[in-house]
Amino acid sequence: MPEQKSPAKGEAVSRARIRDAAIRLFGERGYPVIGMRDLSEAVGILPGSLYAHISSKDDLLLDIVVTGITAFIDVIQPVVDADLSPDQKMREAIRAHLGVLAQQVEQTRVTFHQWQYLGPESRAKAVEIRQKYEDLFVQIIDEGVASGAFRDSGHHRLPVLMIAGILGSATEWYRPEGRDSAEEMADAIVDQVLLGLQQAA
Amino acid sequence: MPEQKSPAKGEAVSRARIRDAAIRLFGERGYPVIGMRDLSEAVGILPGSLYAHISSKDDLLLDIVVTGITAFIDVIQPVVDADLSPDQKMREAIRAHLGVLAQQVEQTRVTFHQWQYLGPESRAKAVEIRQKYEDLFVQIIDEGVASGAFRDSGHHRLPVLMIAGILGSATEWYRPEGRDSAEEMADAIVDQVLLGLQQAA
DNA sequence: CCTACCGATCGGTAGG
DNA sequence: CCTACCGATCGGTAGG
Repeated sequence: MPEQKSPAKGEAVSRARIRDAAIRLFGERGYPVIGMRDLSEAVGILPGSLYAHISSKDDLLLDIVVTGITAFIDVIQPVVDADLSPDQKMREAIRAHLGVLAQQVEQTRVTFHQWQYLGPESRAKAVEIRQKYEDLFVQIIDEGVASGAFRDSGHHRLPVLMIAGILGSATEWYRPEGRDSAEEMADAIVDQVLLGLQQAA
Repeated sequence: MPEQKSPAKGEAVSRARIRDAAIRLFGERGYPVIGMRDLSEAVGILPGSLYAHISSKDDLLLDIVVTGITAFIDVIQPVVDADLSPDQKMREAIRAHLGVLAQQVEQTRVTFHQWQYLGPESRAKAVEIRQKYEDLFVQIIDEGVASGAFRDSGHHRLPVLMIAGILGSATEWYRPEGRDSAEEMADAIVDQVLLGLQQAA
């Protein structure tokens, strides 16, 4: 229940509480426009006191981004390793992605759209782990192209970039409280990715 | 040739020159982290002097966003109005989009990813015109579903969000100097959108 | 387009 | 986790 806005009296201000507040604020208004004072108000301490729990604003963002993307890798890697056909893998990978997204919409927004504000060193780490995430989809597509299950577009990485584009944008329009469940949403995306828009002749 | 970084001596600092510099800086590093001092250095005047040409930072961003998205509407609207089949319209619309993107990658990056930093009033204007852009694709898809050319996903707006997601992400990975021309890129995207990944049986 | 400047806010720290 | 504070930078303005 990290949703509360004001500090819970008597509950210690932990690093985790600061992280949760930061996820919400960064996600809603963007990392650069959130000041340490906004953050300290949200958790109910004074600005300088934040530094008893975190080492810097940049470090806080890196933490959010790394744990955010790791959650996706943790659920998609098993799908890639499973004994499934390429199109089944793609289906399950997208379902797994949407499942994690539903659990952490706000963190995913920060993870996918705010890492550009990391300092050079933190940014390098974020890019590396993000690459691992993308590689999972590259593997699935390569398998599919090799087996003949997927069309060979002639562009090695482009299909992955498009799928990542869809999933990344889903972060902006998916609403956990909306009419469609994560499962329905995932199936609609899978159909678009695998079958395309056109009616089969 | 708005690519130069240092001020061209003797050339007047026009509003257009400031806009071009802003597009580059906002696109590379993000609107909130660019100061008016960065901007004034880029065009070769002192910070306060910028206000002889623009009324505010927010107004400058709004200008960039509105002209940026208008460029897309201007080329896609004729496609929607043309006498073409839905899949041909989709193909031509995506081609037209990529054509504009190729001409103004940096401005498109700002247009699609930084409008969230606009103040409330400017933001409302940006959302409105962005809606017009999305509606063009909604029209094409509705036509296609009505004629039976496209699958009916059961989700009215979702296909558009996915296509917009792909095109929006293209802004991040498309490089005008890259191997693939805008035309090739567009065709690969069209195939993905219309046919999907799966090999026809 | 410059000079000279405004009040506000920034991330972060020393020393408890 | 507070007190008290640092130097730097922010968007913007008055009056030429």
